[in-house]
Amino acid sequence: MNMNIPALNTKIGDKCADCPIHHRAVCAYCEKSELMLLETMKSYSSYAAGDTIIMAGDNMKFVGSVVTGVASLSQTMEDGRRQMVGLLLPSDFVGRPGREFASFDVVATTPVTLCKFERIPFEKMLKSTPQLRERMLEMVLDELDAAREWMLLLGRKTAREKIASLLMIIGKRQNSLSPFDINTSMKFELSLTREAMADYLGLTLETVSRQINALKKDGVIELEKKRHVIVKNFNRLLDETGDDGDGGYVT
Amino acid sequence: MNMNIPALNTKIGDKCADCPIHHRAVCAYCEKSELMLLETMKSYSSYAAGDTIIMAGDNMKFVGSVVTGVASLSQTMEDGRRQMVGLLLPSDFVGRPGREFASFDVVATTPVTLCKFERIPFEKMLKSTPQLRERMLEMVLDELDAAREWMLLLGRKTAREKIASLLMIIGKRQNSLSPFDINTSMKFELSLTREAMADYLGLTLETVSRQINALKKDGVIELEKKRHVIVKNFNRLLDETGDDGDGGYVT
DNA sequence: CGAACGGTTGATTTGTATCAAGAATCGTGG
DNA sequence: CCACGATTCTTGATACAAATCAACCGTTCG
Repeated sequence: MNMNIPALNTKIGDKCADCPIHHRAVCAYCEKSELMLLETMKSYSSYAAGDTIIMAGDNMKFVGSVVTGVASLSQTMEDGRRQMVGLLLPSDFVGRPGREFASFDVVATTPVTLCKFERIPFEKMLKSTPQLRERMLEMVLDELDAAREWMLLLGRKTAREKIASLLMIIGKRQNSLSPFDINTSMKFELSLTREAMADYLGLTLETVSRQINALKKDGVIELEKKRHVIVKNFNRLLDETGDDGDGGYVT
Repeated sequence: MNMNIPALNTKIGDKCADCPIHHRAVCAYCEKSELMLLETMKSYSSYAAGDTIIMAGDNMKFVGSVVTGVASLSQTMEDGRRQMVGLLLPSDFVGRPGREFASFDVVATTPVTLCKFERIPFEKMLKSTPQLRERMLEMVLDELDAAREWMLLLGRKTAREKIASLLMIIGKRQNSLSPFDINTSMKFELSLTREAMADYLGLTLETVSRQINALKKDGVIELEKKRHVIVKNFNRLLDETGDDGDGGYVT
């Protein structure tokens, strides 16, 4: 629908050292000299909500990190059925080194700032920089685990459990909760439309709407303005996910 | 159900150089001296069909490669719902370096031979051997792509499309077809029970049985002895998957 | 032989999709 | 600031694909 906006080069502060996601992104283990090398190949771009950042099949000229905002990774079938396969939050990596053409669409869900690295130089650096490769491997392994949790959700959970799980993941990550801060209450902004949630969960938007309202009616969650969620009883929501509590996604 | 069988140390030929999966496994890029180092930490184990190789929560004393046979990676919910999240074929890697406890169950679907590496020495070697880490990263990235294709299948495909996709994947991989050998016919052994297929596809075994027989009745596939599949018209099967043909899994 | 397992097939139920209409919210320009 | 059109969301009625429940068949194996 939307094309890339010319990409106003925002300055988050061009120094990697000042970067808000520095300690969690691919570059987390890099030393000063390596960060300086990264700075030579990097640039920032901003995208408006709804912009397509990368289209499946595109020749990838860059890879990068999400600095602010939320983007989604998704796949579309010829007849329009769509499945989200990744939710990209700040510090998440975008693109696949060693691959020339993109396999998935990347779309900005909210306004997004991306820290981009030219792909070829980045790949070279990846080869020669153990710190970078180590972090990369770690991140990919985490993503793989997350993808596998997601497969359980898609294949076996009910609509209600899917919604509860999604709220759980977004809530936990936005509040940076560890799996043991269980008795807290939490609030968070659900920066996805019902349709985006449906694409994520393998449901229709109507079912998403109904199940969210059912959880609300049952007192599991409270809503302000459709997108702002309040969870008074964390454990109550956890029960609804069908998980056994220890599980998965903390990050 | 089954426990590990004492693990008869089979000799596939203790030399890595003679190993049938040597060119595709984690060790693919290793040089002679590195292979020799690997040999110091490796051992072979065999498992009977149905054996649990690793249980979720186990303390991982080893990682390794599937040498022969088929194993599955799966997750089970408290109430027994199960979802397979990976199919491990010869040359696939088992275990996650950098993780002490297993997140998923690994079960032998057919008799399996595993080439095991002690985890701690292997992790050390991973840190110090770029060749090994590079291959590891490549393999994990491929798995991640496969997991994401699988998410589309689980979230959005119909039962019939799911079955067709599974047949496609197993057939392609067993026949080592590239995405362009499209007009060939192929035969292959389906080494999964209907139940295992159901767990893989997020279906019930009854639905799997019905859909396989429907594909047979419609002339898309032929069956010999329930598990041996013949695909005369590759494109016909491809159409049934809902994919656009270029897609995914070749390997 | 009988038990256990894997597979098929039928009848029925059910969760979610689909179709449809309308309400709430947002953004934009007059 | 209000009016508008466009999104986004909700809610209801209905349809349908797959799950569930159930019976039965064929093999294998102790």
